[in-house]
Amino acid sequence: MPALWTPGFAFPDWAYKPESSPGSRQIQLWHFILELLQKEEYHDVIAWQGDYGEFVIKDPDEVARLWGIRKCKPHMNYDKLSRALRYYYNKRILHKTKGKRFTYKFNFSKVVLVNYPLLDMANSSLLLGQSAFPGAHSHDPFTPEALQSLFSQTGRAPLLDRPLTVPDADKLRLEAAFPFLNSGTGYTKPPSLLPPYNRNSPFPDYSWGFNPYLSSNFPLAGSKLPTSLYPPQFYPSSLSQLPPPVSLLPGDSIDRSVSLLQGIPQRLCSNLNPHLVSPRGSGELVGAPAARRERAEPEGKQEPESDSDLEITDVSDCSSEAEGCGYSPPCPGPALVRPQAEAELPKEEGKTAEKAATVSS
DNA sequence: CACGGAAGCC
DNA sequence: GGCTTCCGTG
Repeated sequence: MPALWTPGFAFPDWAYKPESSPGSRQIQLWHFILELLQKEEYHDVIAWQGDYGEFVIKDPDEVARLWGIRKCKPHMNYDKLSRALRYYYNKRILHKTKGKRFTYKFNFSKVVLVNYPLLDMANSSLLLGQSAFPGAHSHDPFTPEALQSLFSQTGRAPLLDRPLTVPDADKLRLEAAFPFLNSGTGYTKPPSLLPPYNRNSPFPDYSWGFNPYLSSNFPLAGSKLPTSLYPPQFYPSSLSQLPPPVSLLPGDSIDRSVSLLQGIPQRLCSNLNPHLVSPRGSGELVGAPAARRERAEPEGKQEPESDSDLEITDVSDCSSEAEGCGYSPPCPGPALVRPQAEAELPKEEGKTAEKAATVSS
């Protein structure tokens, strides 16, 4: 929903479910899946394939690894991840494509309605065009262009100034929405959002410092949030040039947006892309070198029998209340606010710091 | 591999 | 509530 009234977000933040679990800012698995699906960089790992809304996990171990990194769960594996996916069956967010290995299918109408009720309202102006999504039907109303206009930086949310009544048929058409934004033959992805992915650096550079993972809590231009919470690098550069957010919505919608703004997380561990975290005290928020470094193993610190999880081997404090999950760099917590994170590391973080030091030297 | 119960965590 | 962990079953 914020995407509709924050023109600064080129990246549609449909990986969020703003109105649910107000206290829980943790990214959910299906958000994450959707996110991977959106990135061409991960096409060898997970991709849309086959039927409408269907996707295949091409590399279950890798998906599990990425998920584990995101959740600071170093022992995540496909068995556990798939259990979580199975819980989505009853929630009707996902279902299994029987007979096809590692293949699941989104129930997009559920996903859309849960996340973007306003899309329902908006969609009446998006009734032309052809699907670019493989497997979609040709009468699908959502062109990549139309959808992009929904989330575009230049679009002035033209969709919201109209009265809103939504025929069910239109709602159903929304099922087409997400795939367009993700992939598909005709879709040209938004510029400069997603740098190349490689497995040695699972968290790509967000050159402008914007972390899409955080977008639901992303402060708006002109908002009254303390700037100390979000250093300038945190904002898309274009944002500063944009007009302040408009009050597009009547009544409760505004209330909702306000409440969203009040939900700025204190601990960002699970929400924050670790890549954004300053490599311990450097003061810079985003470090491409740090990211590259993450899996570039120096000498001697490799876990004896572990071949693939340098950064997630020694995370004894992963579940502790101390900020950080043991990754290198560790998850930030309050450290994000204060650049001198290194000085803030608790003693218990010794191991982590040690490792990080090793890795970074 | 896929499923789902059960318990536990946060 | 949303997983994570573990596990027995098919």
